[in-house]
Amino acid sequence: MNSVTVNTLKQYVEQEVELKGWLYNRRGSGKLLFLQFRDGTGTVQVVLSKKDVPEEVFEAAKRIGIESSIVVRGKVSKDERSALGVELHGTDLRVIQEVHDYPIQITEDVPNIDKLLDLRHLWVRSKRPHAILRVRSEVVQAIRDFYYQRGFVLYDAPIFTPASCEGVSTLFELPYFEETAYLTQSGQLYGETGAMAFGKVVVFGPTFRAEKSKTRRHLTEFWMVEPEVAFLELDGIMDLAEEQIRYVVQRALENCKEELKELERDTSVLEQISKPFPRIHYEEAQSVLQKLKDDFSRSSDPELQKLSGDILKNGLGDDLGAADETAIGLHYKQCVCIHHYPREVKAFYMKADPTGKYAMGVDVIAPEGVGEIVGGGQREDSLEVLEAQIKKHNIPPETVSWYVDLRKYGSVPHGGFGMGVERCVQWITGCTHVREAIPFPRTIYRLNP
RNA sequence: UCCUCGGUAGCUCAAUGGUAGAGCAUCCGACUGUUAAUCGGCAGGUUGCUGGUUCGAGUCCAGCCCGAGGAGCCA
Repeated sequence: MNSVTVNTLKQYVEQEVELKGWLYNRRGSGKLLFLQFRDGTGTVQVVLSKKDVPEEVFEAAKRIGIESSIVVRGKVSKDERSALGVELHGTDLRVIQEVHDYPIQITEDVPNIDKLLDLRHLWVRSKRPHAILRVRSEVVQAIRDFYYQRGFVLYDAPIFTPASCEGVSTLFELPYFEETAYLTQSGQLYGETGAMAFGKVVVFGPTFRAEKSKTRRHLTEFWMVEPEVAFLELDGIMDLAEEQIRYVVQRALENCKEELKELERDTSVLEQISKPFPRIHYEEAQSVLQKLKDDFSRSSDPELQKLSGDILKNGLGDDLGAADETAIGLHYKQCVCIHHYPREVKAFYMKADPTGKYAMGVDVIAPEGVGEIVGGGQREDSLEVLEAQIKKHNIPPETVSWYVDLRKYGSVPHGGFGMGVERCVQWITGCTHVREAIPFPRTIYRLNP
């Protein structure tokens, strides 16, 4: 008897097989039972006829509740009525554990996300989280393949870090023997050391932000991929980000068809990814946004009118707001690179453009309300300018002396970016909450399970 | 930190200031082709907490607790 998995069942038509897994749902009648069986690789319908199995097996199958663990045997047969194309005509069923009070209903879904997140350790068995987390797995593998194929060296940055470079307010602090440590909020500065050592490196790991954000787009713990490359300037950084996003989305479209179908994801926007990303200078973005603000204010759609009111709220010389990103996404229906943000609003390590007014940074805005999925740019490579910036941002010089060393010993133009894995998965799957894009989300009010 | 909304059965939600109710799930039963099966039945409640107004509060008022969405900040 072959012990097989649901995803390979089609290879065993007309053969006797054994499946090990759990009861997902059951419909039935007095003499015929339809068991929806899942084993992690998929679900299949097991048809159990009273005349084909011993009396006690049929009675057990009638009695057991959702998520009872079972081993079933039977003959695989083609059936057009099944979504899988095959079903199993059961000849035997063995109950490993009988369950009667599984706390999640098959009909339960996203509206009561807080309840379901309390049960996340069980909810991951359900179809929707299952599909989203499989897409995440594919996205992560695609990211690793992309950089490996291009000769990047995987370069892990530490999670415990000493005093912050970008202000302590958004860092998690913890005792570290006789001193204080912080959980990393970016591996970038360490990535730069790797770029000078290996040329092309990629940092990939969890990052932590103690921001008190309560939105669909924020987690306190999330995974970030951060490539960093020596001799790469702003245009090249945008090329890299664009290629990487395109590769990841195409891998998901190719290898996660079933999952995206299960999620009822309209993939038409994702398919636009093959076109070049518009690249817009901050000043141009301002005029585009002004035009969108005017257009939306004349719209008959109340949503757009409301959005119009929030566009360009921050004013010239300031960062773009959430409404601005939403409007850009609506307008282009594609990922958009916005570069040359005002230097004042960006971090100390960003390289200034020749005017001194703008930073040679770039954000990639994903459409459909997900917002910024990538932030990065060219780093300041001049020792004098960097030291001036450190002073200007009131950063204690001793905390960044190792970083400044990189500008003393063979400084070159270089740069990179960071992409949030969960936001990328959120966009690809179309899930409303970024919390659904990671097995166990951490937010300001959630540490369990 | 600020703004808005919410908290009633396991879940989703009703209930002019006047006997707390329905659907789904659980449990019991019927059904030989069901696709979130269907049908019948039983059971299920400290209405988030504390206080107040009232003959009477799930409902009105005050404070608190918890949650959601958003702003800011960010990926």
